[in-house]
Amino acid sequence: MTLTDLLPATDVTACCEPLTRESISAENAGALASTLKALADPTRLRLLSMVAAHVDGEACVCDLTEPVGLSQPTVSHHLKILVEAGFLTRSKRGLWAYYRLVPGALDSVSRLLVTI
Amino acid sequence: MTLTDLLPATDVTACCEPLTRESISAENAGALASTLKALADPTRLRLLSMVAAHVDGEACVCDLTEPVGLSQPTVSHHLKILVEAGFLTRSKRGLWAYYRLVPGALDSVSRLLVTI
DNA sequence: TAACTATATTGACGTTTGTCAATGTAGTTG
DNA sequence: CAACTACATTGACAAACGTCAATATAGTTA
Repeated sequence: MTLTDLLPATDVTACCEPLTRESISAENAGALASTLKALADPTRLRLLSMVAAHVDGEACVCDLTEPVGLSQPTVSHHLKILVEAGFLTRSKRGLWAYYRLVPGALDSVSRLLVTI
Repeated sequence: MTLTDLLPATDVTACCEPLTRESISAENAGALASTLKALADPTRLRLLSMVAAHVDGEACVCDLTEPVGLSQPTVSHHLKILVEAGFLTRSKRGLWAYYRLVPGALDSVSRLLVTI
């Protein structure tokens, strides 16, 4: 009689243990991953921070291009990604395009993260 | 005398307004982006969730491969990324490698996010 | 209308990423 | 020791990404 025969229960549960709750669905994981992907870039995090730090919580592309140290098309590209992900709004006034944080957007991602 | 001459102040502040506070540093943005990059993948979010949902908050690779629907090397690859990012710990016991959530890791990322 | 300005779009290019098949490694079992 | 098991590593490949130069667009000014 081997040790395995003596301890069948513990051996069975040594791998493939049951769940204590439901884990995140594949669809929700995909959606959250897309949202996080928009944030997972140093330039985009800086852009978000710079927009938030501006007076009136608003900034145009010309405010951001120089401090971020990248070309204007690249900055516009990143801003577009942030708008599409729901973190920024864009409103054009005259020649300028003003970007503004979407209130609560970062908070809701933040809250989602801890429920994983 | 043009309108621009009459309203120099408002014209100047139409673009390139000053900051109300410091924005995130390039180094901190890079570090946070690296951390978020580890999370910004649907498979890795599911793996984190599955590990957390297991009894004792612990799971081995064999627990995760089948439900996630990817090859074993791919799952090991994702788990390694999560360990290196500080979200999981790995402890080998016998033939199995057990992964466990790092307490507070998701919370601190979550908190960092709202201070951007 | 013509010149100018701020921003967006396109196309290209090198880099990074996610995945798998094949193979390597450490530990177990007979 | 030899066969087996769970997991990790390597190498390859297609897809996605970040960046820029060039160009297009929309709005302003003279």
